[in-house]
Amino acid sequence: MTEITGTGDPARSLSLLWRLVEPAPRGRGAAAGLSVDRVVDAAVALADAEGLGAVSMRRLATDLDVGAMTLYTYVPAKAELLDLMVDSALGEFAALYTPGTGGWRARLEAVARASWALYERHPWLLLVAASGRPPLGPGVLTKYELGLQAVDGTGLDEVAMDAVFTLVEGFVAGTARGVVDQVAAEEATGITETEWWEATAPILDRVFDPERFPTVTRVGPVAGEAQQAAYDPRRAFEFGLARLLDGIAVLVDGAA
Amino acid sequence: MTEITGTGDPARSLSLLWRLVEPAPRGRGAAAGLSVDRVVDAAVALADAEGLGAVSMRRLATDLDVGAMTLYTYVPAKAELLDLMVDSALGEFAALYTPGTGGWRARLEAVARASWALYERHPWLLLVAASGRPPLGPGVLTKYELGLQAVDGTGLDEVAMDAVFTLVEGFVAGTARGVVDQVAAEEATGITETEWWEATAPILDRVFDPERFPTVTRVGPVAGEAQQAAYDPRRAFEFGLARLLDGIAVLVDGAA
DNA sequence: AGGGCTAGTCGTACAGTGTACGACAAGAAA
DNA sequence: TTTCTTGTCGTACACTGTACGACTAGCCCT
Repeated sequence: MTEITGTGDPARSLSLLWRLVEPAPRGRGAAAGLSVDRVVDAAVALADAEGLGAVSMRRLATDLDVGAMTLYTYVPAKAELLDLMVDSALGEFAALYTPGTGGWRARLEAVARASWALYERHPWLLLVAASGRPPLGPGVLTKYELGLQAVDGTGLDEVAMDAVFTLVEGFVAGTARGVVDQVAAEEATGITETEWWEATAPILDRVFDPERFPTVTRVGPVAGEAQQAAYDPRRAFEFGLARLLDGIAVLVDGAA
Repeated sequence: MTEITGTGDPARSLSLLWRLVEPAPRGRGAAAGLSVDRVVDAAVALADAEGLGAVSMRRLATDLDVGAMTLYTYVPAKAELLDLMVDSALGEFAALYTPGTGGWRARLEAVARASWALYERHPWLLLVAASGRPPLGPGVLTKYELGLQAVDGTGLDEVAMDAVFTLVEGFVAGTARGVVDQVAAEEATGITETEWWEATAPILDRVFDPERFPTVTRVGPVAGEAQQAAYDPRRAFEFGLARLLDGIAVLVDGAA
C-alpha cells in the first residue's frame, strides 16, 4: 500500500510541520495530555512496530486511549499525519550520518549508507509517496542540508548539486524498496524468498522457450543462483552505488 | 496506493501467466464470452483510463457485465490479477524498443527510454509492488531478454549483466514514479505543481532559519526556480541517465 | 428422453477503511 | 450563575476483498 501526502493547504501543512500554532489547549475533557507531537510519535511507533498498514485512525486512537475522531483535533486528516510522520522520521538522518574526513565521494557514500540505515529503521517511509511534494519540515530540510553539504565544494553549480543529491537519494530509496517488498511478500505468504525461488525456478525451466529467450536462458539461472532469488536488494545496492558514484565522478572530476 | 503481488502458489501463478490450463469452458450461464484474457484486458483498460485505484473487483465486474464473484472463476484473487496485468503491460515493451545500430551505450539508453515510455502509457505499473517476486510471465521475460541483449557482448559476466539491467530499470522506475506521484497529487488537490510551489516557497522562506540550513538557503531557491517545483522528474531522468551510463561505462570500458 | 452431476454465476455478509456530522460536556469568561 | 468556546467522540456512509452457499445451465450417460 502506498498513501498519498501533500494534500491540503500548503500554509496549513507548513505551520503544522514547524509547529507554529500549537494552541496551548484550554478547555477539554479526558484526554488532557494529547498534542500533535504525541500523536505523531505514537503513529511512528505503530508504523515501526506493525507496519504502515496498521496505522489506521481508529487503531492509532486506541493506542492513545482516545476516540477516533479526537485525532482530528490535532491533525486535519490522515494525509497530513503522514507528512508529519515522514518529517519526524527523516529528522533522525543527522544522527545516522557521519561525514568523515574524505572527499566528496566518501561523503556522498556516507549519505547513501545513512539513508539506507534510515529506511531499515523506518521501512514504511518508502511506502509514503513523498516524491512530488515533500513535506518541507525541519526533518526533510535537515536531510537535504546534509546531502547538499556532501556535494558542496565540488565545483558543481547549484542545480547540479541538487540533481546529484536527488539522484543518489532516489537510487537508495528505490533499492531499499526492494527489501520492503520482499519482507512484505514473506509476511503475506509465509514463504521465504529462497523457498519461493526454489519452487519457481524448476517450473519456469519447463515452461519457457529457450529459443525465444536465449539471453535469459544463459544469464537468468546464473544470476538467480548467485543471489538465491530473482532479486537481491543488498547486492543491488552495493553494485549500483559504485556505478553511480563512478558516473558522478565523471561529472565532478572529469574522469573516474 | 500500492498493491501486493506474488501472493499465492507459484505453480498456480505460473500456469496462469503462461495460460497453461485455459479450461475450454463447458457448462455455464450468461457470461459466456469471459476468459482470463478478457478479464485482464478489461482490468488494464480500466487502470489506464481511471488509474489503479479504480480497479476494484466490483467495478471491473460491472465493466464486464458480470457479478463481482464471477471474476474469481478466472482469477484466484486480486493479487494474481495484478500479476497478470503487469505481465500483459510489460509485453508491450518490445514494440516500444528499437535497439538501433550503436554500441551497448546507445542500446542501454534506448532500453531506458522505452521503459520510460511504457510507464507513461501504464503509470499504474509503478504502483504495483513487483520488485521482490516479479510475475515471471512472457511479458516480463520479453523485457528482461531485450534488456540483457542490450548489455550482451560487453565482456561483462552474467551476474554483472543482470546487475546493470536491474540498475537501469530501477532508476527509470524510480524516476517515473515521481511523475506518477505528481499527477496523483494534482488530481487529488486540484493544484498544479507550479501553483503549489508558488504557494509554498514564500511561506517556507519566512519559516526556516538560514543559519541552520545554509546550503539549502543557497541551493534550494536556485534549484526550485530552475524547475518551477520542488522536483522535476523529466529533468531528473535526463540527468540521472547520463550519470548512470557514465558509471556503467567505467565498468565496461574502463573509462568514460 | 430423463436423471445426475459438474462447473460457472452471483447475492449476501463480514470486517475493515477515512471522515462528515452533530450531540455532549468541561472549563473560562461574563 | 449563565453563556460561550473548544475538545471529545458515537454514529453513519460509502467503499474495499472475498468466504460461503444457493442456484442453474448445460453436458454426459443410461
